[in-house]
Amino acid sequence: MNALAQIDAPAIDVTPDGSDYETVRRVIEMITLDYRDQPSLEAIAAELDQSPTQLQKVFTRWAGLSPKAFLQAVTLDHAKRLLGKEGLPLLETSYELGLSGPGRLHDLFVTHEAMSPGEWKARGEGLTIRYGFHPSPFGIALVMATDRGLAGLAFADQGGEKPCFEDMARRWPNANFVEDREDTAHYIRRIFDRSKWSAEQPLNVVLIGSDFQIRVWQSLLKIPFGKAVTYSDVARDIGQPSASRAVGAAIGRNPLSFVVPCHRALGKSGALTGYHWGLTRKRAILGWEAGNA
DNA sequence: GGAATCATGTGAT
DNA sequence: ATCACATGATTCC
Repeated sequence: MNALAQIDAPAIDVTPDGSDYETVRRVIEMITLDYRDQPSLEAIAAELDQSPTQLQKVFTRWAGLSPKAFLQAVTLDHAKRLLGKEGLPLLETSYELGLSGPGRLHDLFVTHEAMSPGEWKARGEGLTIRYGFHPSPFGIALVMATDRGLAGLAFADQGGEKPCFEDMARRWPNANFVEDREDTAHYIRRIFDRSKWSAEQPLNVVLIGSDFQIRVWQSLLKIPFGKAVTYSDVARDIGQPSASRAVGAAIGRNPLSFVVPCHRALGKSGALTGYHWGLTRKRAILGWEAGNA
């Protein structure tokens, strides 16, 4: 492999400015918004000022699934299937199954270290966090990293960079933030390219959060690609079966969207109950995983 | 079926 | 202390 191929080998074929996701986002939004009178592909295309065939092509290239198949992939029915089959025993078994080394995870090769309680209480004091915005398959991504590894990954829609940054920065109010797109670009290339999730070069991640939050996030990391669990599954997995609601709150504060797969947590009914970066994005990620499993 | 209600653990104020 | 939650089970219409 030559150096050039290494630089631009995106896992997902996206337009450089991320406008593909913007198109996809609006399609998903339109379909799910008024699913009662399921708009036809023609109607959606007309709304977006595109030809149906063009739209179909863009969408399929992005998701690996036709719009129709995609929609089926994010229905209740399908979600239940994700939960059902190996859903329940999954969390218990994957410990022995996938955890060959300390902190090495099943499907995503991530080494994670948690901050000590003292460091957590300092709210980022003395920590330098480098950040940068980059186009991603799911909109504009905000990457935050310390020299110990990736600390945050957030999504924003076009124009929403500022509130997005503030939302993230609030989590570690005492940290020192420096913009460094060059450094963070290195992360973004690997995060969305599955071929770079390997045992040889695991992604280094720092979990900054309370003890309870970290236990919840670690549990999330055990969910394989394209599978899903319920909030109560996670509660059981961390040994506090009645804390499903607290688990929901902790998942909601996950600073590492996508890397820590909080999108794979669903309500018991299979319904997508919430997502910090918008339900549409949760659908998009879930559907994309369905098309790339 | 769905609205209302309750038990519940955690973290922020 | 009190409050808001990305829950889930139960109990009413």
